[in-house]
Amino acid sequence: MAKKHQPTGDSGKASPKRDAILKAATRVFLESGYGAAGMDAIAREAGVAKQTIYSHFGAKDALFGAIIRDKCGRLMPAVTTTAAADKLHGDDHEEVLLGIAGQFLELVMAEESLATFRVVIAESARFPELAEAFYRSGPKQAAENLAVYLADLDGSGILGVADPLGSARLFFAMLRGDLYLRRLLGMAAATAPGEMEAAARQAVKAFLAAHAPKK
Amino acid sequence: MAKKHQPTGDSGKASPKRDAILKAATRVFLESGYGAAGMDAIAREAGVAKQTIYSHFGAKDALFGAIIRDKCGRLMPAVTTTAAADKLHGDDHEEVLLGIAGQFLELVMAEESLATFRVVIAESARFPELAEAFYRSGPKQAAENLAVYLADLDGSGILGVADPLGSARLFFAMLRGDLYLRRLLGMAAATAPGEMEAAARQAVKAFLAAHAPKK
DNA sequence: ACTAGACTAGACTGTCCAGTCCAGCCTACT
DNA sequence: AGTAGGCTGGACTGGACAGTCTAGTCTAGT
Repeated sequence: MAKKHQPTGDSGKASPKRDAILKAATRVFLESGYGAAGMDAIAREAGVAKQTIYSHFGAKDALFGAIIRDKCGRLMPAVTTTAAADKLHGDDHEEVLLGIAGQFLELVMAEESLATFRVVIAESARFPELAEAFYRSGPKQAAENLAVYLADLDGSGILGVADPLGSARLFFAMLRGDLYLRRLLGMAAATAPGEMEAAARQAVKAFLAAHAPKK
Repeated sequence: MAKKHQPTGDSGKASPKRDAILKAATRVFLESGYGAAGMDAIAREAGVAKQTIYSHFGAKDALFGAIIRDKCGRLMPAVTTTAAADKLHGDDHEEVLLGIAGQFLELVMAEESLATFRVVIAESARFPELAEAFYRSGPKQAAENLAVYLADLDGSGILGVADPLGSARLFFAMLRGDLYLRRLLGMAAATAPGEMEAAARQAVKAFLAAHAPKK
């Protein structure tokens, strides 16, 4: 028997209802947190019967896991790929680093990313696998990618980077500064456009000064 | 009528029962988060009747607020004051900065601080005042204190610090690196003793290189 | 026409929990 | 001795919520 419909019961990928549920669940979970989110609210928001959710995902925690994993896979490549792209046409290393910094800040300062991070942190005790998945697909990936570029700069004598991975991590840490903290805490709801650029500039400048090529 | 007992109803400060409740509530709230924490569990843990909690604090959110405010006032001065103390006997600025970095990491890497930060972030939407109180008594205070010292170093030509507050924020951002992220996400439960020291050393080294006195 | 399966609307169960109430105890001040 | 008030312990209320169940609709393949 040919199956035109998705076999709803299994962990199939695409289906309009399934997508609507995922979208609604994302909204509700990220807005209210895991505990405070209600399955009825998600069903209502998705325009779907509650039973349909349970047919697709089985249980609340499974749905939550699906949401978070989805976000991890969808959000993080942004930095990764643009970093790679920048590297290719990278003539001026300062310009490239500024570009990476800008992309990174644009990403992590977005309300969606912040909300994801908040809920992953909040539920890291209940869902350690999700926290780890987040770390691997996000910060770890980004640092490893940048490390390759930094090693390259070190090799060509443009910068002095003894520990590329360590320096890559430091670079991103410098970007997660005071502004990021305030955003994470829900203060500074709207970030003034210049503020992010200034943060990027400060970090890149300091980073370059700290990694001048050895004489 | 002379009152020997605390007037339990009002927001009085000290009382053995009140302290037991605060201590128990801290444990439960930080361990489970606001939503998952139960008043019965707190009462049991404190060895106190539930009614007693309500006599002292009135409601769950008020108790939560008291807990968090208490933690803010109790935890953060650590960096602030030791920074000030270090400044006084500060002969070698690198040594002083290393000391501050060490104290800071010791503080923010402690499971207690991490748990507080997690729950404040998680509830920042529901309790914006608490998030703000946390920021003011924590990161803001620490940065402002360090800024004074940095301005001093700039004045005496030891370092070149054009924007003391900005550089102070950058300094702490550098310390909240990959290790901190992993701890915040509940990975790296036990931090290897050398790791923190290495993080401090890396950050201070980079910071100094980036703030060499202008020729 | 028949059927299988996705979907719906809503009722329903069981559980958990904030907050209240009450009846009584224990302590200290008068 | 009397009494006021902090405290206890446990019952109770009301509401929220995860997950189940039922009865029925709609769609598409045969």
